[in-house]
Amino acid sequence: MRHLQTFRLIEAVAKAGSIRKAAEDANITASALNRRIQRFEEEFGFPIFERLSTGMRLNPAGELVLQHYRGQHSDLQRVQSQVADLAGVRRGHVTIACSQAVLPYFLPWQIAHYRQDHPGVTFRVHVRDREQAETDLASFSSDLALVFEPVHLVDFQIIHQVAQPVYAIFAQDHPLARREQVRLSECLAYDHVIPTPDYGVRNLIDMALKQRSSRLSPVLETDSFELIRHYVLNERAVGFHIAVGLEADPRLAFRRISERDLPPGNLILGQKRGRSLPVATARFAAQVADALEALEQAGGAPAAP
Amino acid sequence: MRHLQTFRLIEAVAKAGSIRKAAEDANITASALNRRIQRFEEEFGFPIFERLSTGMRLNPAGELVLQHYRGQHSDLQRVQSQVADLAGVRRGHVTIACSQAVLPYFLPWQIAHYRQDHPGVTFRVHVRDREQAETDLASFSSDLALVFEPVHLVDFQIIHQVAQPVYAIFAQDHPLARREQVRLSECLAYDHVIPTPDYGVRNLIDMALKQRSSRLSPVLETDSFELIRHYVLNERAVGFHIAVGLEADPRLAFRRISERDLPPGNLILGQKRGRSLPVATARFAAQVADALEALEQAGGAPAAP
DNA sequence: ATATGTGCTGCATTTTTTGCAACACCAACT
DNA sequence: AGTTGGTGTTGCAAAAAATGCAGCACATAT
Repeated sequence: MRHLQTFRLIEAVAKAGSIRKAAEDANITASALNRRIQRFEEEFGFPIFERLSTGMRLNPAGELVLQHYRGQHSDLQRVQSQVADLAGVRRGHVTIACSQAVLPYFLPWQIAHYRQDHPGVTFRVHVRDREQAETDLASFSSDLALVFEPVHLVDFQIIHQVAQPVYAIFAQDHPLARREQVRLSECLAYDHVIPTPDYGVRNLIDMALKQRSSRLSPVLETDSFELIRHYVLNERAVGFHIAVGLEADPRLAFRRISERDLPPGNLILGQKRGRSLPVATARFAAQVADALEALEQAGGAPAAP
Repeated sequence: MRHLQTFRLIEAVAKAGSIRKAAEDANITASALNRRIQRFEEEFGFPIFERLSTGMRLNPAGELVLQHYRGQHSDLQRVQSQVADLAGVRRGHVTIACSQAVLPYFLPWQIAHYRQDHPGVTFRVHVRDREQAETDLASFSSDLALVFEPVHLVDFQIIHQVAQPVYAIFAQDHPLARREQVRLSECLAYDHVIPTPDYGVRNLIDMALKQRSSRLSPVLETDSFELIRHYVLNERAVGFHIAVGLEADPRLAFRRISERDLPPGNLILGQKRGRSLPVATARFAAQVADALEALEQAGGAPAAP
């Protein structure tokens, strides 16, 4: 859509920090870009950049302008997809920011399933921690977020949420594997592997331990749940994971941690507050919400779909 | 803002019904306008007009596009006013769709009072019945609506509402003027003057009479409350009016109609749902809301501000 | 049939945008 | 102090885009 070109360029300048760099990226000359910005500022009535000797930086007015542009851009795409929909074309593009936990089984299955009915719809998935996911929504970088225990919740509108108990995971031959449910303190008595503090699971553990005597003494602290899952197969250690990312595996065992010790966290599907999503995105969100609902009915137990 | 020019032209064509007429209004040639539309449709990916042999008409896609444009336009103005605000300029423009009832005293006083503090802010007032007011909001023709008993309320977000009892009005020497409160049936026993069915007051009366034996037999039915107010001074007749538009007048008397007969209606200040208003508009709305609040405290009695 | 309206298009013209080169300025090195 | 490499900005000519004019093809109304 060409009438938003100027905004795109403004955004490029803001990101590049200088007209010349942005001009190079955009394959135009600095002078042309310069004049576009000047003309815009004149029309708009206020300067939107601070001129520093080292380059350009957006001033508060510019931030507002850019935010406006992002909203309009996304709204136009929504309109376009809506029109495509009523023209019977049924195409679109869905962008999701999500936690690692849903990567192995849940999300790929959801996407594949959706694409069975709507092969014209394409996807992009960004792995983000819960805080980044929210900024992604706010800046229109992602349309949907699927995260465990998000933080701020301003500008974050919950579409659906489901309680997710935390599981202890270990190799099948681990002593704890003979039990049906385990206590948190029992887990910590063994060598344990935990996520870094950015993550919801870790957060729940930290909260729980505040009122207890046990202390964390992890042998491994990581921001990769994949690493955690694989690590416990290699050493007699205990890891922590939420239900949704777990699946029957002959080598891996997982047991629910007693709710007395660790309350379930929430896996939340959300969008930017007040935004009306493109058709394809909204439908996909509805499907995921249904799937989460079904997960809840199943008692939050890990299972293949 | 020049990058919306094409949308403005599209809107003009939609309204005029033909390219040539719209072109004339816009002071360009039909060919230029024609090509702009073709180019837009190509970029957008779908035609937005139906070509009839008698001219052009928007198709559903076009309706969506136009609605997008209106939102975009108003949002840009909001941004502009917001920037002006943080630049300390404090200017803006407020558009209101309102019932006739608030025209004589309430609204002019509110506007004047607001402009005392913010002389840079200008206003436009559209007199609309309650249904038109809502379409005005939906099409961004008005920022605020101040109406008695609105109808649909979808896409209409209530900012503030206040109960408004209905009053019977007549000349000071009318027999009913000796009473403190009057019954609806008593009023109808005299010659009476009523608003047309589009209006909330009439609606309330109709509802009330559904379960009663009395019937309406108006000597005058009109869509002008001003006419009603003046008519009862000329003939011994009874009119109906809500509190907010009444003020002490040596010739005019008004008495509250018993609540048993006629429940109070609501005078509602509202905006388009989900829209974030420009600064000036939001502040003015807040002031009006306060005034309505004060009105409510005063017991809904008619009074000068 | 005629007359009048419609949208559309080829071509010349005008307007707008762009690229190039040079300038003025600033900060950090040499 | 001089040099170097970075910035934004501007005059002028070239390129690109939008516009106006005149005419076409078609449908409706008279």
